[in-house]
Amino acid sequence: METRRDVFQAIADPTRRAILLLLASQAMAPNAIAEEFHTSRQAVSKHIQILTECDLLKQEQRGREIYYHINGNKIQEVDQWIAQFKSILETQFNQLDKVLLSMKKQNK
Amino acid sequence: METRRDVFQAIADPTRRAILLLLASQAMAPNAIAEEFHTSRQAVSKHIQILTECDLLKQEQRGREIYYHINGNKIQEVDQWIAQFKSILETQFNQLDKVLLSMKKQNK
DNA sequence: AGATAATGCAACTATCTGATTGCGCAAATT
DNA sequence: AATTTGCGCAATCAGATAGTTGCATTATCT
Repeated sequence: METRRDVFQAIADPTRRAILLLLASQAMAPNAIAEEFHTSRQAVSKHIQILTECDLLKQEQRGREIYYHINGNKIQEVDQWIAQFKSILETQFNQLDKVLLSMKKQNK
Repeated sequence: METRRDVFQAIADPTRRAILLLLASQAMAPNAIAEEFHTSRQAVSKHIQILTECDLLKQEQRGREIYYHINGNKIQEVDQWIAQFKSILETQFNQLDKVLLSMKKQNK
């Protein structure tokens, strides 16, 4: 379990994505989170641990409860990858436009 | 290997993300793709298979070569999840704004 | 037609992953 | 002070995953 954690690997699991969406609207403690799912508390706890390890979640201790909330900045890593990807694709489309345009000209 | 494939799981692997970025700028055949990485042809071929299984890649046979290119639509699945996520977060911030605003009013 | 090149596919293996079980510790409740 | 509650941590296990090796298939080249 001491594997290097990565945001992309973290969101690969559907339960973890659900946890992230759940915590997006409010900070929650592990027990409360676990009640939202059909898995055990320990299973959810492990997911939380993984999400925390890669900085997607932050802890906040309140008495004996630990509230977890989203670290929005970290999600940007995924967002940026997608953006980079889309940027390259769009460049492609633009070049395609140029090709189509030059073909039109040739036909004249 | 007959597990259900999922876009999020597909992009969890760094090599697969690299393949996607590589193919974003141009369609390529497996051998050419493999030359860009330090892994074997078969390993890359497996990644391509996984990416194809979940519709991130499309095949195009040209003679004995098979060119793979990106299916842009599928990337949107990830993009949409991120968008949904950000939307919820922004709603939170807006609500926070409201709270701060009402606190200001109370102080008057 | 025979050799070579480009791939896919199947078997096998080491490692990783998600889930369960059991334990221990600190905070809150009685 | 004793009990309960909320939680993390370690061990364990079945299933998944990435990579290697070897072989079969089809297209191109000589």
